[in-house]
Order: sequence, then structure tokens, then C-alpha cells
Amino acid sequence: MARGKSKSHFALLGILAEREASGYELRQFIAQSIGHFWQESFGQIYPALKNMEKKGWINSVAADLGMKTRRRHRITPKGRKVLATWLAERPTPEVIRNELLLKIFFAAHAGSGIITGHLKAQRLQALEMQKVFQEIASQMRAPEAVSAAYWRFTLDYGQRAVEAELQWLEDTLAKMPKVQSKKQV
Amino acid sequence: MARGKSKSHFALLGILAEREASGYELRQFIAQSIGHFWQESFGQIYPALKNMEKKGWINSVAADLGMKTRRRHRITPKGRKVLATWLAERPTPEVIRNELLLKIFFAAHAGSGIITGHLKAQRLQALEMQKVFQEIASQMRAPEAVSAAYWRFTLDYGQRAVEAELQWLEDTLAKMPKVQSKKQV
DNA sequence: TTGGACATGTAAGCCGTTACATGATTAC
DNA sequence: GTAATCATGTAACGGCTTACATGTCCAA
Repeated sequence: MARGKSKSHFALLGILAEREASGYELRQFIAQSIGHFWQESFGQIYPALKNMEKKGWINSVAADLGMKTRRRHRITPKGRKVLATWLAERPTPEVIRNELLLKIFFAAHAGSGIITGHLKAQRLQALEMQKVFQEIASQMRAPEAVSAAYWRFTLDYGQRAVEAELQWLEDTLAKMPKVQSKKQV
Repeated sequence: MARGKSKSHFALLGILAEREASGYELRQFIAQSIGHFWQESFGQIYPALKNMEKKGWINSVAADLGMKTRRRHRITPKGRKVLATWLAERPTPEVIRNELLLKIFFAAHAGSGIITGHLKAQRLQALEMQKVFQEIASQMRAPEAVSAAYWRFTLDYGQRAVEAELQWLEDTLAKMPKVQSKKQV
């Protein structure tokens, strides 16, 4: 499981390049900071950490805080080299699967009003996302670390993507009734 | 493999709801019409077709055209019911993984200029996509079948997504040099 | 005392890609 | 005759999610 081609390794390595962390903290950090374009589950994180230690990309030590065992993971110089090499490679094209679009494509075979319902639900979710982005953006004001500029780029991407999606949703919702009335003629 | 939860089944079923087709044709159609938001490989299509026949969602007959064997697949009434049921279900949230954004997020650990290169490569690809979309759009002029309206919605989504991405790419490329000079101070 | 957050891990199993195997037909 | 396209499948393997198992600490 996760033996070399998995990008999970590099996601973890990238975070460890700025701070040492436990598996649990890595999970949290990912969910909070890059969750809108990258996800990792425990089922991958823990095996990946073991694997990377074996390869010498990280050092892992069990630090006993109080009575809790908590493994702290630290990147090694070798790990930094591996990370830099990966960062230099061209991103491989993503496989995109958009279930909502698929359902719209087949909408002629769905009951009337169904797809409109999906679009409305998606609009609510998108508005929710927009709010979350705005909150993050407002907290990210002051001139921080070097990385902050890059973080802002990824946030900006998210904001624009949601913005574009919302506009498409509104426009498509406005066009839907016409299509359906046409169908009924 | 692909025993029930896979959405491949429904993608195939949706196409078969409008025309009978062979596995090979299904692959072609998917690549040409919904390829920008949905992909299927032969490794899934053929087993899925067998599976759906066993379930009674489709009928498959080996039609000998000349000397070639070619299995033609036709949707059954039961298949239509299954399709309609699936269409009525809310789309499950997609898992998004954007490698380019991940690399940008970690850009502080990459060699200078590397990420800018990725952005430029991505811009070229996006421009290519934009051209493809424009071509499809121009061929989709006349008032066609009922489904055509829905197909246009999915195309519209693609066009807006690329448009937004391109604007983000341009703006981000414009901001990159400043970030890097800051870093060198 | 009970529930929730903290914390680490394993196992099962699905989903999907890729590579392989095979063969007919068509165009150059 | 040979390469490309048409055409159908199988096998291996990898990646990832989900569910399970286990246990501590803290607050209401």
C-alpha cells in the first residue's frame, strides 16, 4: 500500500518541511488548510509515514507527553531533496469525474424537476464554501511567512472556482424551466 | 470488480438510454462528448457490461457484421428504471485532488522559477482546452434533440471553468515575480 | 460517567488504470 | 505486407476509503 507513486507521501513531506508533526496533526492541518483541493485519510497517513521512515525521508520518534504516546515526525535532508525533486516534476493531468454534470447530461431520462433540485442543492453547498473561503481570507491579512503568499494563491483559486460555479448554477437554473416546457410540448 | 457502487454502470446506462452501442463505441462516445468531466477505460467498460447484463439492465447480442463480432448492447425497461432512480439521487461530493495547487502550496521549498514553469505549462493546456470547447460549441448550433439543451449546459460549465482558470493563471503568473524577489531579500 | 476529542494503527475490499493477449479489417 | 484502427476481453496491481480495534484525557 502506497509504495512510491502515491502523492500522499509528498503532501505529508511538504507539510513536514515547515513543521514537525504527528500523524493526527497532519490530518488536521490538511483538512483545514488544503482540504478544498487535497484530502488524506488516516488509512493512508500512518502507513505512508512508516514507509517514509524506512526510506529515510523522515525521522520519527515517540514523544511521551504526559502518558500519551505521540509520534513526532521530522523531515530529513534526504526528504527535502525528494520533495524538491517532486516539486520540479510537471503535475500529471488530473482525472476529473463530476457526477452532477453527468446527471445533467442524462437529464432527459430523469423525472421532471429532479435535476433542478440537484442544482439548487449544489448552489447551497457552493454558497457555504464561499463563506468558508471568505472567512479564511479575512483571517489571512497581515504579512506573514514567505509561504503565505503561495497559500493565498491556492485560496484565490478556490474562490474563483466557486464564484464561476455559482454563476453557472444561477444561469443554468434560469434556463432549466424553458428546457422542461419545451420537453412537454 | 465494479460490483454495484461504481458510477461507471450509470454512465454507460445513460448513453445506452439513447442509442444501442458496443463497448468500443461507448468508449469513443464518452471520450468525445463527456471526456472533459468523465472518463472510462476498457478495463471497466467490458466487465461492467457483462455485469449489467447479468442484472437484466441491458440485453447484449453478438451481431456479426461481415465477419467481425461486435456485441450490441441495448437498455431494458428495468435498466431505465435503475437509471432514473440513480439520476434522482443527490450527487455524492467529489474527491478533488489538484496536484498543481499542492505544488504551489509548497512552492517555498522548490527551486526558483519551477512553479512559474508549471503555471505556464498549465496555461498552454488550458488554452488548448478552450479551443476544443469553442469548436464543439460552434458545431452545436442548430436546434437538435431534447438532450442537446442539457449537453450545452455541461459544455457551458467546461467553458466557464477554463475561463476562470485562465484568468487565475494570468493573475498568478503576474504576481509570482514579486513573491520571489521578496523571498530573496 | 459518559461522551467527545485526542491518538495510532490494521484489514477488507472496492474502484480503477495499465499492460497484456488476441484477432479481423482497412488503407497505404 | 505492414501499420493503424476496430474490437473484445483478462490479469495484476495499486491507491484509497471505510470500518474496525484500542486506548487516553478532559469536561459537563
